This record gives sequence, C-alpha cells and structure tokens, in this order.
Amino acid sequence: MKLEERYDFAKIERKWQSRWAEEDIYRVPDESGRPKYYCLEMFPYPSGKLHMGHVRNYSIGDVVARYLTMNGYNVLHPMGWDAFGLPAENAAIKHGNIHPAVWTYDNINTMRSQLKQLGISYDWSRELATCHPGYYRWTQWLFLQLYKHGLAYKKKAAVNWCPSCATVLANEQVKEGTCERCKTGVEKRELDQWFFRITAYADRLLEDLKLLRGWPEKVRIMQENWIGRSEGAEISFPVEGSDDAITVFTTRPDTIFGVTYMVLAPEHPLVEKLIRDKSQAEEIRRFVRKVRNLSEIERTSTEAEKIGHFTGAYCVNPLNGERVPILVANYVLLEYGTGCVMGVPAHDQRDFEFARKYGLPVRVVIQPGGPPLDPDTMTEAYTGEGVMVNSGKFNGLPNREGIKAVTAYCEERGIGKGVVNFRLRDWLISRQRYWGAPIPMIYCDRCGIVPVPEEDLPVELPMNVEFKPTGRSPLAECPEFVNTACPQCGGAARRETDTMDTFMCSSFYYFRYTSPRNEDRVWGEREINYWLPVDQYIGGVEHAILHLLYSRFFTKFLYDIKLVPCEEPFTNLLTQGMVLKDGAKMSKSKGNVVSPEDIVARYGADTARLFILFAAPPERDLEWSDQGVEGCSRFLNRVWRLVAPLAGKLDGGAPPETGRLVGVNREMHRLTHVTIKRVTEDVGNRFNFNTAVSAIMELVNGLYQYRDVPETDRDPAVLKEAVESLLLLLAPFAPHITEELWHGTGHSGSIHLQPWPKYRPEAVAEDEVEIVVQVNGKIRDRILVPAGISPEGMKELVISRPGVQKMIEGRQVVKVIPVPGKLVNIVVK
RNA sequence: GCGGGCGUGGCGGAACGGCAGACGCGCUGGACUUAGGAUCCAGUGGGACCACACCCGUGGGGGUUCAAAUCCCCCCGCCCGCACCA
Repeated sequence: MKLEERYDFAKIERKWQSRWAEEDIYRVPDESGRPKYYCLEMFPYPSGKLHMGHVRNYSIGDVVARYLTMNGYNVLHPMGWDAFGLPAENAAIKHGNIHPAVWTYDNINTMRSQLKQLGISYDWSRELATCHPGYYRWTQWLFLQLYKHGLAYKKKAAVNWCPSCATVLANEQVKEGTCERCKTGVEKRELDQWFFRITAYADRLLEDLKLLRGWPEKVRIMQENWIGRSEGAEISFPVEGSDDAITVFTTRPDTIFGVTYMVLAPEHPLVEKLIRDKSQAEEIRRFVRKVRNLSEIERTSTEAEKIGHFTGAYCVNPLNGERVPILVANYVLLEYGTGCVMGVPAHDQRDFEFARKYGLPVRVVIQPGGPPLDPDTMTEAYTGEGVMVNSGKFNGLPNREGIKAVTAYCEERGIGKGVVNFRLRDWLISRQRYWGAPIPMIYCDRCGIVPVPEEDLPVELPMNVEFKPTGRSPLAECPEFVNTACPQCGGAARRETDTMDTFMCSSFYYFRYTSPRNEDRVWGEREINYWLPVDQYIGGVEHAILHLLYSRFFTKFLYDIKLVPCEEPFTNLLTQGMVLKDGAKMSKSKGNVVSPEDIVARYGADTARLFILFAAPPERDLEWSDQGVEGCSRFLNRVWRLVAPLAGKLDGGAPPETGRLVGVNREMHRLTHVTIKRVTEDVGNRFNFNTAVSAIMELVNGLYQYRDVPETDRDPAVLKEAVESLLLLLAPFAPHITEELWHGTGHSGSIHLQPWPKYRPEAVAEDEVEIVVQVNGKIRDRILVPAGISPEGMKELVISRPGVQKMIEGRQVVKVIPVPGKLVNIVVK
C-alpha cells in the first residue's frame, strides 16, 4: 500500500472507521479461550452533542480496552444511552411540536456518529437505550422483583419537591437544599410515593466498601459518610400526665444524667398533642408553620439561628426521675433518628449554645482529668472522654463503659435499647414526569395495589400525550393509559401514572450489555457469569454517591436473588477529572466551551484523543490548551513524516539479536525496548497515559536521530523493530494513523488485533551506567561505572578518583553509602 | 465546622526517600527558504560568570534521614465533597 506524503487525517480516519465497521473487528464473543475483561465507561445522557468531558471519558476507556485486547484479553467494551430524563421532556414543553422520543433519538444518532468519528472501539452490536421498550421492559421487571421481595413500597411522606422540574427528588438529588439538576430550592410536600428499601442494605453497602480496593479512597469515604452509620441507644422519656413517651436517639447515653431539656422537631407528630391545652399553643403553631414554610436551604443551614419554644409540657428522665421541660426547635430534624433530641448542654456543642441562649441549666456529668468543669464558666461543651459524675449509681465509671452500662440498664428496665442509626434514607423513585419508565402498578378499588403481571410487560409509554409542566404526570392526563383492567378481578382499574427515577435505569445497564437483545430473560445466565463483574469502570466523580451507590444496591439485591454472580459490580473505578478552560469548567454561560466537533474537524480524532490523554493524568483536572492540541497534531505529523517514507523499505527480516548490536544500533535497539517497558508499565499498571505518551515522543525523537546516521551504519532490523514498536505502542492512543501506517509499512490485518510488544530485559540493560558522586549529600561529580558493579566496587571506584580525593582531602570520612546504579554518598567531617 | 485532595520553571506537567524540572507548549538562536506562522537542529529554573567551578531553588516554618518535592508536625493558600445527623 502506498502512503501519501501528507498526513491527511480526515481521509484516513474516514477510511478506517468504515473498514473497521465493515470487518466488524470490535465485536466481542461471549466466550473465548482468552481471559475476559469488562471495560466500561459510564454511558451518557443523550443531551445533544458530545462535550469534552465525554471525549475524555471515552478516550481513556478506549486506551484501556485496546491495550487489554492487544494483551490477549477478550474485552467487552460496550456503549449505550441513559436516555430517559427531564431535558427531553423540557424540550417538548418548550418547543411544543417535538416529542421527547424524537428529540432523544435524534441526539442519540448525533452522538453515536460523533463517537464513531472518534474511533472508539465499541462493540456497537450491544448498543442499548434505556428509553427503548425492549430495555425498559426489564426496568419494570426489576421493579416487580423488588416489589415481590418487599423492597419496593409506597408511603406517604414529606418529600423533596423541585418546583422547577415539577417533580419529586431523591435525597441524593438534593444538594445544599437545592435541586441537583436545576439548582432551584426544593420544597417539602406530603405525597404518596414509591420507595426502594435501600436502607435494608445499609450495613452491607457500608461493610463491603472495604472490599473495593480498586476504588479511589475519596469515593469510598463519600459513600461511607452518606450511609452515615452511628451506634447509640433509643431511650424513652414518659410524658408527664399522659401515656405518651418521647423516644430519643442518642450516641451518648452516658450523658443522660446531664439532660436539662428535651427538644422535638417542629414537624414531630407529638407536638400538637403536647400543646393542645397549653397557653402557648398558638405561639408554637405559628412557629411550626413558619419553619415548615422555609425552603430546605434556610431550614437546614448551619448559619441559621437556633430558635426554640417551650411547649409547656414536661417529661421525666427515666434514669433519675427528674422533670424535664419539652421544647420545639428548628435545629432538630424529623428525618433523623426519632426526630427528638435530649438536650445535654454540658457535653454537646449545639445544646450548649442553645442552652446559653435561652438560659437553660447546664449540668456537668462527664468530668475529664485536671481541673473540674464549672457549668457557670464553661465557654463550650466538653465532648471528650472522662469519668461519669452526678450520675447516681454510674458515678466513677469511665464514660466509654458508661455508654454500654447505661444502655444495658435501659434494656433491663425496658425503657430503651441499643440501636444503630443510618443517615441513608430509602430511595424515592417516583417521578411525576412522562419521559421515564412507567411504574408497573395498577390500582383497583376492589383488590388494592396490584402489580402488572410480568407477561404483560412492558407497560408502554403512550405517544399521544400533552406536555405541560403541571406537576401531575402527563400520563395522568391520558385516559387511554390510565384506564385499564385489574389483572386480578378484571374490573375497571387505574394505572400508576408516575414514572421511575432514571437512576433506576442506570443501575443495571452494565448487566444488560451482556445480553442486550435477549427477549426472554433480563440476561443470560452464561453471559452474566462470564462477564461480570466489570473489571474497570470509568466516569466522572459526580456519580460518587448517586449512581454508584444505587448500582451497588441493585447488585446486592440481584446477587441475593441469584441473578448475578457478584456482590459488587465494579472491581476497579477510575474517576476522571474535569476538563477546564481558563481554569473553569466549560459552560455555555461562561462562554469557554471548546467543541469536540470543531477540534476533530480541524485536527482529527487522533490528535484530539492524544492531547486529552497527554495533557494531564486521568484523575486530575485537565486544562484545555489550543497550543497543546497544536503540539499533539505536530507530533502525529512528525510520526507520519518519519514512517511514511519508509513504506516498502522496512525489510529487516527477523528482529535483531541484542547481543550482536553495537553503537548507534545498540542504542536505538535499547531505546525501543526501554520505551516498550515504560509504556507497558504506564498504561498497564498505573493508567498514567500522559507519561506513556511522552515516552513514545522520546522514541520518535530518538528515531529522528537514528534516521540521520548514514544508511550504511544502520541495521535494517533495528529500524524495522523500532518503527513497528512505535506504531504498536501508539495504536491505543491514535488508532487511525497507526492503522494506516501499519498497512503502509507492509502489514496486513488490523494493528489493533496485533499482540502488544514485549520488551527484552537484556535489551534494556546497559553496559555502563552514570552514577552521581555526592559529598555530604551534595552532587560533586558524575562517573561511568560498569552496570553490574557491586556496592563495594562502587565505593572503591569512587574513592580512588583523583577528583574525589581532592574533595575529601584533609577531612575525615565518616561513612560511604553506595546506592547501586544510582549514586555514592560520601559523608565527611 | 467535618472529611478528602492539591500547591514544583512563563504554562500543562515529570520525578520506587537517591541527578528536581522528563515530555509537550511558549520563548531565544541557527539551518533551509522568495517567504515561513511549515520543517529540521540547538538552547531555555533563578543568580553569578568570558567560561568553569560555584550559590539558591518544589507555598511558609520546623523535624526525621547519609540523602526529602516525596516521610512526620505546625502554618498559609486554592479546589472538591458533606454540612444542625443528636
């Protein structure tokens, strides 16, 4: 094959993309003699066009997939679309005449062709879209499995409502009191909604984080904090003059003798009962109403002043029989623990501030060593260790033991028990929107809530609906959808009109890739057992909690019902950094967006990929640089100019024998093998693509030098080996140019199906190495020593040098430290 | 407030506790050219110097070590996550 003089990236990329597709070289079989490897990148939401974050994500994944393929693995590398979601519906509302399905599939078509233009090695035969009935049928089926196992349930609760998105949100989708998607402040609404009982898995989700050695610590810690396990006790305080009791959750039962007041969350159901016949009833109702009307941001802000009101009611401390006033205060959250807190001002900083503000008594019950605490002069709560005091029969007990002793005492007396509390809440999955998978449930006046029979799935979305941001699901306005027959009694019944949170769809897509076209089962047993778990998952850290926690939950559930072979879905996780421009995240509002389309059109996909991999290590943020792109483009042109003229001239025969090479040929041969070693280690062990690329650049620089030595002095076998290695090493990064040059230099068969080059240790070894001579840690000289020299030999060689003798003349040599292959440090006095 | 991360040339970034600044960008000079914003070659942390030797340098301050960008302690700055969790 003849090669053109000029590197015409556009022509080359087009040509190979269609050849690869025709020859179907990226299709992967579900069984193989080779070991399997599942390389997965987070599938995108089809928002319109690819952005640089996508290009980075998929370029990283592609290097991993191609590298492992060349290393003999049977690599599953699929792609699909997280295709349900609000933007599609919002586009329909805004433009009126475009259906979310049309909008979504248009975007998918655009983005698929962009991915193909980037030359990513996906097995497109496995492509899936979560909005396709062939997919969401299984989303619904999995809902039914959860329901069957008591993990999907409906309950009325105060839920997060985003007025802008006109739907409810899961806790995980609320950030700082605002909607994660649109930043609108969320409100609380009392609604009857579907939940998944993720809390049933809280302990395992926490415990198994320990197994995830291949995950960034940061993500594990984030999940750990989100799950928020805390051990403590629930203790009941009987309400004076009533049969009611207030149960508090506390992590410090050892401080119970220091309780000087009790606080209920304003929304606590007991409040109304307590104040009914009290004079302050109206005042408190006003307060409760006010707190309720606050936005979540104001309600939960740490800045907000702590405000409390006395209810007029009292309860009794079950440990010492003391009368304790009951208050209502804005800083107590109904959702956490029991919605009530015992106030121990001496030993809790919030309680302390609150008590000082309202002049509530402070009683010390934990005494540290040193001067005793004085409740009147304390300026902050004492939260450390100490010995129990003012605590009746527990006096003198170290507080650590006190925690257990008080808990045990309460259990014996039937007034309390040790409990474990989690911050994790159940996952709210109902959405009052159209463009999602319908929840497969039917309401029958006679039979109640009835699941749609599995054989009736999918419950398909009707196409003819009105899109209006009403806050009711558009499905509710669609009688053909709503009205149905009860599967049990056959009578008239209504369908559930809420759809599922799209995070449900993305919680199992990586399983479905193993059997994307299976219409009989959610996936094949053989396929799932072969491919799972995912060996390497790659995506943005923004999914550290939401998607990754839900997916772990799903996997555990599916493991329990024996549908998947693993308890954790993703063995290794790489969270890539953001792509920045001028130090800030690219965004339309900032006007600093660089479009992948433009870059690919101007420089080609190979250049775009190479730059993005070269500019920074993958987990770090990447600063976009047009000049850096220029540099990568220059490099590929340099590769072209080096290799293209060699077309038809690379006839070195078998690889050279290391032992017989000398001079420039030995050096070139050595550089080749050093580079193979470096790139192999950088890509294979560390995912340091940036340093791998620089190693390849050094090889090219070396080849330019080598090219300039007289042809008679060059060994054709060395040149051939160097050029072929260069192309093979560069292939995962720049798949098109390397494929073209590979064929141009006389090879048939795709470069991407070649074995990865192996370095020869004997070729990497040097005869002589330069070592550094230090005197008292400062570099004073450099000398060449034989490579295999012993530490003793190094010492002698260095000391005997005249220059070194001069430097240490008249001083006493205290110690000589030889570091093989590196340096000798002479310590003198 | 709590948790995590990061501070290295003009810039992006390299450096198993062992030669700081690989590689790339930018800049400077040269070659080739009608021309070069193409290409090739060379130089490029700061100071000092004809040049060499040399001195100073990884946010700041201490420490461990023969040896610290790297390990430990304190401080400063920036970024991210969580945020009244009882």
